[in-house]
Amino acid sequence: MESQDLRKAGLKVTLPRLKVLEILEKTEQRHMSAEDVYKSLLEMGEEIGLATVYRVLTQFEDAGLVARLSIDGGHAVFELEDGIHHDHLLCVRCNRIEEFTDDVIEERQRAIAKQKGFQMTDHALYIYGICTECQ
Amino acid sequence: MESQDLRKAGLKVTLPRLKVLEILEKTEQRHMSAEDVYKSLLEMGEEIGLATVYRVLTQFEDAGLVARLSIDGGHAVFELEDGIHHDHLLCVRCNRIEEFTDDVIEERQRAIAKQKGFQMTDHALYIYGICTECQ
DNA sequence: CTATAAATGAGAAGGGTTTTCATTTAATAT
DNA sequence: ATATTAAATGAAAACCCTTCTCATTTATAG
Repeated sequence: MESQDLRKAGLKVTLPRLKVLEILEKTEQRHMSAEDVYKSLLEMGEEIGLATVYRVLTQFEDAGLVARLSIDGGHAVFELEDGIHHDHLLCVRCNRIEEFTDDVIEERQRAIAKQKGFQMTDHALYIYGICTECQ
Repeated sequence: MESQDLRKAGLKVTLPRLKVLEILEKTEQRHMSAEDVYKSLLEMGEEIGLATVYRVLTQFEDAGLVARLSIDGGHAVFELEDGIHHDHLLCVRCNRIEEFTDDVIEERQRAIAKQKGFQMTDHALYIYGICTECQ
């Protein structure tokens, strides 16, 4: 019951928000741009404006329900937040996105931030390459 | 003599290109946006169009003379390519950018790409935080 | 059930970047 | 040196993704 999540975040339970959540949960892409979400909504017959999709996704991000990936200066993609930090591998040919976690890298990052006197707030690691299918 | 570098890259030696190179070499910022470069040109009395600055920076990137950092969905910044791979720490308050290299992380990245069957072409690691000055 | 603050849709506006196209310039051949 | 030609430039328009504006609608608290 995700209405609870919305209320907890101080957000009214509205149809656009429920539908966006539903799409993020049902998609097998896992990583969707605002445009992707918007099109999926249209496909399921929901006439929700693109501006609303952007607003809702940003609110979800603030609420910790989704994570935003800012890929290489291009458009952002969103993924449902599962609480487990992970980084990304991106196929430069087909745009497939794969996830991974690596404790060694996480640890090194903390050490580097500390050494440089930075209070780390976040980090992002993208490995670009050509995936198995595309080679 | 950087005219050689331009010719080697198949680029004509023109005043805009020489001036942009000069600015990137002289700046103590090291990381400059296209707008930064454009403004520096104006300050030194060179009336070079912003579109040209973008074009030149992109050509320099293709030629391997500069590297482009795509920071968090915002604007791009450019740095003179020194051949030594490094990653970046970014202060979320003052936008200061610091560099670091870490062989352990480099090695782990290669291992992960291999394990996932990716032919790695590039990678980007950004650590966001609050720098010493801003804490 | 009413009041009210929040959410929505549509379109305009925004920021950074790229494109278009006419003009200028560097490099090449004469 | 000069003419030729392909490349580079400037200015403005176009672009893409995203955010804002504002009038209208809707969820929630009283």
